[in-house]
Amino acid sequence: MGQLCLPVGMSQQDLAKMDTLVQERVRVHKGETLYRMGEPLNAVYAIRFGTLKTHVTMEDGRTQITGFHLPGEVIGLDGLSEMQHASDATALEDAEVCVVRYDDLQSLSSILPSLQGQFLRLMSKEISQDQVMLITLGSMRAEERLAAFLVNMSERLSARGYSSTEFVLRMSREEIGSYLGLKLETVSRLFSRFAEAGLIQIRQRHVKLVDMAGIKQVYSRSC
Amino acid sequence: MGQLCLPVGMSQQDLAKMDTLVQERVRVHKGETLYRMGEPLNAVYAIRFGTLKTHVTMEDGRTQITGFHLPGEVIGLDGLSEMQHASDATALEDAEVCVVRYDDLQSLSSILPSLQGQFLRLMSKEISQDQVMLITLGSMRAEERLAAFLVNMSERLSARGYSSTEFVLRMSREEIGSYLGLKLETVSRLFSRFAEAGLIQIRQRHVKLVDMAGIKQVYSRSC
DNA sequence: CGAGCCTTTGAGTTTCCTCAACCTGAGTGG
DNA sequence: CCACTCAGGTTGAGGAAACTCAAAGGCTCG
Repeated sequence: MGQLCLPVGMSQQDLAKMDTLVQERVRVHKGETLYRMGEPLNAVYAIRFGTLKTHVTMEDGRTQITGFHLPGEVIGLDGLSEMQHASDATALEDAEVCVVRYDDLQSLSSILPSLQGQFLRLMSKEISQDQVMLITLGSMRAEERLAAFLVNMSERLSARGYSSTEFVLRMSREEIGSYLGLKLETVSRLFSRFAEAGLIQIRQRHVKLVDMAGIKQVYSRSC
Repeated sequence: MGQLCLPVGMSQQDLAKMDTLVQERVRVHKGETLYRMGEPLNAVYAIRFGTLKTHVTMEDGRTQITGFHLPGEVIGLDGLSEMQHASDATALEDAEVCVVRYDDLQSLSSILPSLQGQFLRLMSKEISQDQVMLITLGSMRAEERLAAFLVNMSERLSARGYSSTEFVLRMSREEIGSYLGLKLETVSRLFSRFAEAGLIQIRQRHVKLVDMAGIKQVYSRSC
């Protein structure tokens, strides 16, 4: 379970101690929220199974999806600085998470130095990933963004033991669009165009990456 | 100096111990880089004075600025997960940074628990800020992005004791554009338009925010 | 089996980009 | 001291990319 709930790189004993951290689990049904922006942060969450999205809503109602999160990933870290959640987390399908209480985290990390390091690394990784998204949103064109998205999903899924070439998107076109800074129609059109070009096969949310090299070319070639 | 180099919230003794961390300082002249992407990470850096930019260059040569960094901010945190820098850091003007060696950080944080917390909070804050940029790039229009940028700069500068309404931009139009996902001409046009609308005065890189409420309206009104 | 949501596709519009010319100010050498 | 140079900035015209609006088709779930 340690494997599922926090990344590897810890000793067996450490893992045992870790398990005291994550006794509590919570199920989140599709469409339900795990936490909401502004709520006091009591814990962070490691996903056991299922897919979640994190998103922020602006005053005027526009919303932006800040991430899609797969099993093994930890969410809620963005709220640690203010001790309140900085985004909403909603399940895209039925999911289960391990609850890592902040108090336990505090007390345990003094007797378990590697834990703090683990968290530093986790957070640093999230910063890097966010910065990759900044590049994507800031300097890529629509088709490059979508290609990058597909490759990213592929890599993350394969790292978790799923097929890297064939998978089910758990999110709608609109959610993909929000994540990529595009409108849902644009996403739909691009999927169609990719399929027409023989790069992918797509039927509803089921995707098959046919020509991975071709997909990567979409965003690695300069214009 | 503790004030300048790491955020407050620590006891006097802690600050004293802290100072052992930051004995070393480095000057970076305008245009020079403090670190480059891919270099092994030996330290993170707290800015004492000057402005730096962090940026990433893609294989095809396109570059994206991921942040502008003012005195008091800590940079290099994005490299902690892989222990190598995830971006370049370049001085926009002559600057000086405190060097916080990773080894010292490790050894000191075991005897100084509040330090780890400090860093967790720093990193969490960076995640939140990156996510604000994701919203900006993903769901705002050009003029909204620029207005948000001006307000952000204003707030950060005033938090550091500078004027909130009148300041000098240390970066070029092109750099602002890269940061905001716009072309330099678009940035220039928008500055002109803002000035024409009486929201700001701008002369080269010297900006004066005349109608702060009006500027905020630019990005808070739904269309 | 029907309702509602998601998706696809088309047509027209808007926004921002590209290309190009010109301007400005700071630094340089005659 | 002044003309020159060059990087950075402004402004205009035209075009491309993505958005908006609209309509129709397909899934899913009760």
